[in-house]
Amino acid sequence: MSTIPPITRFAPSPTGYLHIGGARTALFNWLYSKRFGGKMLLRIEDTDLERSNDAAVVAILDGLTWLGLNWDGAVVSQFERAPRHREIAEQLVEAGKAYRCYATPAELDEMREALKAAGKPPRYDGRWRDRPASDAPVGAPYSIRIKAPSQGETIIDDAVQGLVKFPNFDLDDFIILRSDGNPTYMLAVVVDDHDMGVTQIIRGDDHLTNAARQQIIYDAMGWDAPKLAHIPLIHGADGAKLSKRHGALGIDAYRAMGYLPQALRNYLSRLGWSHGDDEIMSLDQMISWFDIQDVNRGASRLDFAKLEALNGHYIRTSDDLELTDLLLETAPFLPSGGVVEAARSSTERAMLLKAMPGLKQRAKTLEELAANCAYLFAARPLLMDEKAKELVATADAGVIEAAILKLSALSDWTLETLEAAIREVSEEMGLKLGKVAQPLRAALTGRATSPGLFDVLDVLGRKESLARLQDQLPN
RNA sequence: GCGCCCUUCGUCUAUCGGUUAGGACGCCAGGUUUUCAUCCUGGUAAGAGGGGUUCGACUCCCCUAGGGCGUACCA
Repeated sequence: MSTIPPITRFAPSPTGYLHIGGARTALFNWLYSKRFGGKMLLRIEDTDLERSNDAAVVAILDGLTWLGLNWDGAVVSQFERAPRHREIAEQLVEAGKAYRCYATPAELDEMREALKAAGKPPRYDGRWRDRPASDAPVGAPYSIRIKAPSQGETIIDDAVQGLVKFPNFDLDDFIILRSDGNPTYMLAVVVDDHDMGVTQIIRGDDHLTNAARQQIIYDAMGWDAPKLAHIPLIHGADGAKLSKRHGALGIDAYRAMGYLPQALRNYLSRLGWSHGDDEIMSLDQMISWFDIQDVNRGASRLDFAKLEALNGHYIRTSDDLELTDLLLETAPFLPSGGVVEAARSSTERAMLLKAMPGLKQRAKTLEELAANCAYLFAARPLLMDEKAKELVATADAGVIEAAILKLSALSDWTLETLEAAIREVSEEMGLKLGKVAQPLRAALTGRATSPGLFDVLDVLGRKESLARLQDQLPN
């Protein structure tokens, strides 16, 4: 373990939104940098202008911020560093480590087809590798290719995957500078990581084979390569590659489903990494426990049930005031948010806060929490669902009337007096508490399930409670 | 096709040659309870297959099968 603080980086390409896999990669980089007192840099890999867009960059930044994964220093745009990349490419040509290739796209296609037809790997055949400069067609466009070794093997020492050997025979002279003068990803990554002083690369497993190609560039430049860690990918619930259908959604979508950032963080941290049997972890614990040695090699599957379980835990253990504020703040993004969003007056907010202890242990997501708030702000007469109607219709005769009578007589409207009053009703009528409570719950909330009855009465208040009960009286 | 990687309960994982293979989620059963939920208790369920190495393999090696990644003038 090095004693110098590590520099990690998260380097997404802005071709889509920050997806779940990218979020975890960022999380691991972030945890690692925090663990060892280093830094996590952020670089946007936008060398492919065709596929990059600004909205995606904003989404990535927002996603990271929401997850609480801050980066150090300014965001680096890879595209803006193109001149530097060109400089290195030319430098490699000067040094005889790279060369200009004048093969046309059509020519390359043809070459690949021919090799494929012959049952051989479709690799560049090195046709311009050793040709004298005098052969170059004047003024014709060219790309720059690295001179990859054709003998021996390139060895990658990966912190997660171990020692991985690639036969050089299989690595061809890949392009580092396109004919339009722009660098390819392979060159840009190496130059940027080097220039940015990155000491530890943590990225998806899908880059493992690229690591060998990048090593060739490091070797050609005589640079030391950063340490590597290729973390396993995340698959959908069916084990197949993550697609839209699975949840390869932007992080913003998880927010809109009502997940808490700390829940997502905790869940993501346990995908491919573990610290013994620990499941619920605070950020500080994660930081102090995280290490690359403990990262697994196999891909893992996304499991929404577990994510929900964690989310429910974090909702239940949230501070009532903070949760109320969060709910109000998140409401605009939630499908059921309208219920809460419409209730912004201070009295309504106070009601929400008062009801929160009962509400929060019944919700696995903020969306569910918002939906469960409906009874608080419902207009009279309440819209009753089927079960609620049934409960009121089949209630023992006189239960609601008796409750109204007893409740009206209360001088104090508190949890204690309310409970005592309802218990008296049940005793006086010779009914089990449930027989009294259920119809009342239905009348008060329009549903068969809700927070505790006394809570509901307390939060709704005397006037509203009695009015809702009156509404259900046959007349 | 070629190269590389991966493979423990349904899922996430623990185990770093010797365990009744542990935990969590889910599911099932029971308890608490005015409903639901929470909470508590218990249960269900795993080393892909085949060869080795070893006194002893989930653990080390090989093969097979399955899955994944890469093989672009994408990143």
